[in-house]
Amino acid sequence: MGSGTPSKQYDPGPVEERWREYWNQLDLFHAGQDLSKPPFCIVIPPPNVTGSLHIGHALNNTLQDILVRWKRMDGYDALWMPGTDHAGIATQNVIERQLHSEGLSRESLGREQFVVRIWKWKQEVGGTIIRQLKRLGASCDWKRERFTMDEGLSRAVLEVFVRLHEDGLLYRAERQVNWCPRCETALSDIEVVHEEREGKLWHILYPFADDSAGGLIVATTRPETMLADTAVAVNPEDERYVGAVGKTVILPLVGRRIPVIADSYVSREFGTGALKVTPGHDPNDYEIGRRHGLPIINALDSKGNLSQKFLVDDAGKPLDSPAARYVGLDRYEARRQIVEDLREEGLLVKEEAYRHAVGHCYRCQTPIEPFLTPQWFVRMSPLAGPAIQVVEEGQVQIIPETWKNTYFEWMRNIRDWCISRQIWWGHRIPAWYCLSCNKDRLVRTYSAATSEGRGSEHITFLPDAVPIVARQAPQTCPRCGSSQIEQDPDVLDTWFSSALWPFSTLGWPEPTADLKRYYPTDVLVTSFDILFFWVARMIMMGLKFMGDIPFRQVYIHALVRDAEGQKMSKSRGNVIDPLEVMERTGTDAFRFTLAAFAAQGRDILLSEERIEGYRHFCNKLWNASRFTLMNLDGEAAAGAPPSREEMDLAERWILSRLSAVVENTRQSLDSYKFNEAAGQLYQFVWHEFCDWYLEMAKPRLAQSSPERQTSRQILQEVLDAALRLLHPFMPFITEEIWSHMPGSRQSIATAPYPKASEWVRDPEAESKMNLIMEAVGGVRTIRGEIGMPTGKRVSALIRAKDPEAVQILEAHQRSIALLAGLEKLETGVSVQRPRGAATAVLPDMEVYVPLLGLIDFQEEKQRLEKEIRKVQADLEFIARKLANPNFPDRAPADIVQKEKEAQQALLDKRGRLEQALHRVMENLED
RNA sequence: GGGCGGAUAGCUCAGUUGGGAGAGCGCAGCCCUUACAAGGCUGAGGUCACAGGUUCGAUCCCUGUUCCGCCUACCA
Repeated sequence: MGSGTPSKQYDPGPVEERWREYWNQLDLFHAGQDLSKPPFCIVIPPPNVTGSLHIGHALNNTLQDILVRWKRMDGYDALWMPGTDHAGIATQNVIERQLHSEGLSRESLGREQFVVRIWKWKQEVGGTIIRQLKRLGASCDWKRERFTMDEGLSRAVLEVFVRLHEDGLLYRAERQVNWCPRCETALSDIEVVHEEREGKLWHILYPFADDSAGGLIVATTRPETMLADTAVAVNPEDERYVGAVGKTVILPLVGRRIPVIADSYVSREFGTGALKVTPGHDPNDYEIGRRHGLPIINALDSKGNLSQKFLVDDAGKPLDSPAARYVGLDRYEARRQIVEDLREEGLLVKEEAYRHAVGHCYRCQTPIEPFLTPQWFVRMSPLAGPAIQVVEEGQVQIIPETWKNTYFEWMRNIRDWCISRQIWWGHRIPAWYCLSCNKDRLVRTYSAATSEGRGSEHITFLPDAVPIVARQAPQTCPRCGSSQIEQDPDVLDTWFSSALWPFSTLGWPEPTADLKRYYPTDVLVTSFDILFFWVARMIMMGLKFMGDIPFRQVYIHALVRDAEGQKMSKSRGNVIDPLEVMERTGTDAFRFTLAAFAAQGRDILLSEERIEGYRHFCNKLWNASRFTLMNLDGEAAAGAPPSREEMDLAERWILSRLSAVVENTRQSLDSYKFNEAAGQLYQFVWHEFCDWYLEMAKPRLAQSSPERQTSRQILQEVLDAALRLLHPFMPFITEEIWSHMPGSRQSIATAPYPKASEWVRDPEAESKMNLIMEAVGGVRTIRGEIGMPTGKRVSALIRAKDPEAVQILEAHQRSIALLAGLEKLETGVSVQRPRGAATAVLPDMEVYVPLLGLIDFQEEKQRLEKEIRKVQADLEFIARKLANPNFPDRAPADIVQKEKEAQQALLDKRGRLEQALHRVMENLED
């Protein structure tokens, strides 16, 4: 910029490229280089290694970057710990899709090769999101980048698992868990997304087994599960069914005899009041089954297809049934077939539309199946207690506070966490089984050799198998000495490792210097949708294993939606691709937009047009800087800082405003009000610095001006401060401009963040300046309203309220004339309005612009009348208020005083407007 | 079913010790003014969702209603 002709338009592309490179080379964001500084630490919410940057990441990381850059400039040893997580199910799905397209499967590859393949893929593609974060300008400490499957983090996972087990907080048990038949794994409760769906409620007749006529009619939304029914239940208080309890019914299609039982769980109001009981496929039915000792039939296999296990009689003996034809069908195909068959047999009594919530896999949207399998669980309530307490007591502060309720609600009703996953990508559970000790507690299955791979043996350990949990694989069984030992095939929930992130990334379980220095971290920035998944679990694990909270504050930001308020999703096709936006409008404009919209407690509705406005802001800043640099002409404005006496009004004013905006910005950032901070800076740069200060500085900057040097100093000082204030929001453009500022050093990223005390608040300058702005505004309004060409010079007269105002106006005649486009200005307390002039009535003055022959006085008359009406309305309102005897009695004195003054001012204004109107009438009469 | 949030200019949104509401975009008018037309100046545009209550005074606090989001939940 310093050499050649700088472009009038800011071109972000090459600039961003260059600075990214530069920051990287300088290691500017590497923490721990100066231990004398106080530490400040944020850990990134690790994005999925499979992921690519979406708008939510962009917001989340922009806000973190603002905080980190701010703190770094403000003298902290700022560590922003980056990394990714291995996203077990999601990543496995990606690779499986790849294999599928190659005509392969993970089974044909085998576990070991499959995992090798994922690692290879991770090395090649897994860096995408990290590159994109760098593109966004994220000032992470990239040298410290971690991955949840790293050796170190894996050690942390192992250690935590073993210790939890030692402390009795882990157990393995057979429970009905949420099962995704597509991913073929268990999920935790919060990984199930409930969605309302249009379904059907089918009423089915189960005939009595004895010869008596009729039977019971049950209602169900899932007729295919009837194959696994082991009872029909009614409410014990239900008079309709008193005779039925104890009887037996014949399960249609299957032919199994099942009992009618009484259980108070059954609602008399719902459906027919009779409930088919399927302990194998419904959590409530499972409980009923336990209460009544009912057999449990698992009619589905892990893929959601019908197995043959339902072909049993009431004694559990194989049953020869026509229902055998359903074996092998997919659960929905089976449903369709069964409904059809029931209808044919005349057992389908009714079919009605019914809307109900269905659980879906959050990874693949497949409807969840309640599925009875042995799984590992973490006992949560002992961990939840302390985690609730630290939030209650404010050791961990949740911002905005409203999310505390959500947190408490979940934590107080927390259920045990199913952490085992039946997939291959992830941390293998450190539990082993002795094949000899458990020989009666395992099931061996064999898959046949196929064209695509060898056959293999699969061993499933039954719920009562005895595990050996250890940090290292045992060579022999500690009980029987056998070396026939097999590791648990399951891996851990990805969130299990994420829960350790704030300390595992810092080196735990080793007592590292980083851990000592940066833990607890200062703030976690995230969105509410992972409050349970991640935030709550980090607090629990931090307290358990570090004995301390993982972070002092949690800032929960909004969710980004599209302009219609819809959640952005690929299927809706309404995603805004942040990379595309950055490409087109520049990263800084995009970041500034996100910050400006990040008001607390509300979602962000983003559309691309809104980013445009902030692109313009970048350009404005660019051009103001161009102007400044042109005037500095490559040399630092030398000399001692100008004294107050050397400065003119505009200079004192802009420094006073700067001091105010610094203070406000800091306050806003301190309380995570990013939108306020962005708004204040925008207002300051555009509407104070550019609109007023720069315009008033122009004459003083002229080559011939004796004040030129002072002006240059102030100009440089203010722009420099503004750039530093803006840097956390707009790192690239500020770095670019700053680098061209005379005397700038290494990088603006390490320049000090401005402090309000560096400049003085100058109320006198501010109030005098307001007078100037009032005068200029008055002339401009008249010009604007009568549509006078901007270039046309006119003269103006100002009658000021008091001599002091006259003095100020006269002292700044030159500025006023320049800004208002005047060739002549006359000021005084008793200036008379010339004939044929338009009038602006202002609080401290009246402005007259003689326009004889230029103005339609009829219009001027209407304008004045309109304003009188406005003033009149205000006066009536205020008069009513003052007329209320209670008002002066009960309202605070200063408020009453203020109202009285306002009334006086309005009366005064009305009088002056009426006079102006009166004179216009005279013109009309001429 | 339970809980949380929202309703303010044409659009998107700000607005805390309660004292007659602001911004950006859009719109209209005038201007290529030597940093910037991605610009400058000016203007129009509001029953602060509705109904009550508290108060001298309510966009703001309380209650209810309507509409819209979201979270959560084992009546099939």
